[in-house]
Amino acid sequence: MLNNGAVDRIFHALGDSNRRAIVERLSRGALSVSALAKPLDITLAAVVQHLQVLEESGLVRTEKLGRVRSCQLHPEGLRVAEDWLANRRGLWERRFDRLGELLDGPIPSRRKART
Amino acid sequence: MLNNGAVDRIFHALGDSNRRAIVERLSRGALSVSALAKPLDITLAAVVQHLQVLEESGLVRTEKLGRVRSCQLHPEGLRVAEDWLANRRGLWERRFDRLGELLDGPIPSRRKART
DNA sequence: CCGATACTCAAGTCCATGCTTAACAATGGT
DNA sequence: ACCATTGTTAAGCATGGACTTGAGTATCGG
Repeated sequence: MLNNGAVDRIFHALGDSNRRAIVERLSRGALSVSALAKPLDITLAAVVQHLQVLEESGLVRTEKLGRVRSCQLHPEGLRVAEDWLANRRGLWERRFDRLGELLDGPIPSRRKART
Repeated sequence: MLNNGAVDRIFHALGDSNRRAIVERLSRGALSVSALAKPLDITLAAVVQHLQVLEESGLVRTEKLGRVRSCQLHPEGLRVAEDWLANRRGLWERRFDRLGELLDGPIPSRRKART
């Protein structure tokens, strides 16, 4: 819960399908709040709340011009998630360097005094 | 909620920090359920529940040998998430092909009779 | 100035879900 | 045979979070 913070917020944000739908639309280009709301069969207010989450996570940037709030994807946010995933997969591919840890306990051929 | 299904389950699974912690540990190599539980300050039962979610999402594969269940990362699951993110970013980078849609409504210089 | 548009904010509802406890099953070691 | 280890399952709780309603603010067009 009180994790890395950035990664936490981003994956939490992406964990909701409506928020992912918003990200999908925004990857096509900037949109206003009400434009985002139209295809979503939830209230404008709900969309605003999702946008708050997305903005706090760094996935989306918004700017208000007059009475319309323009929402843009902020791709560096996506980058954080991509990097996390790539790191996991990278470690997994190099996992043979660390063989012999099926259990986390001591391995018969190695003495390890710990606590 | 009843979305693409695969993508939905995967991002939902990754939305929880304990589950991400499990994925992180598993990227280092296979582990048993109780080995996974140890550093997590939640109950074994809770870990089992997380593993169910992870397995149903396709991120993790498990196999039971004797009384120990060995859990492995299933990297194709990660791939689905990576692909989704890469697609969003790809579209974003090519977004200038579709300029002129700040609002989804008509743009002053264009007549568009709609409903 | 008036009405319509485009949000904003605060409360409150309600369901999903993360977690615990507890009882149980199966396997392994001695 | 006995007990410890490892996991499974069900039940219930409790918090979070997605969503709505409703009332309010600010901006735009005429």
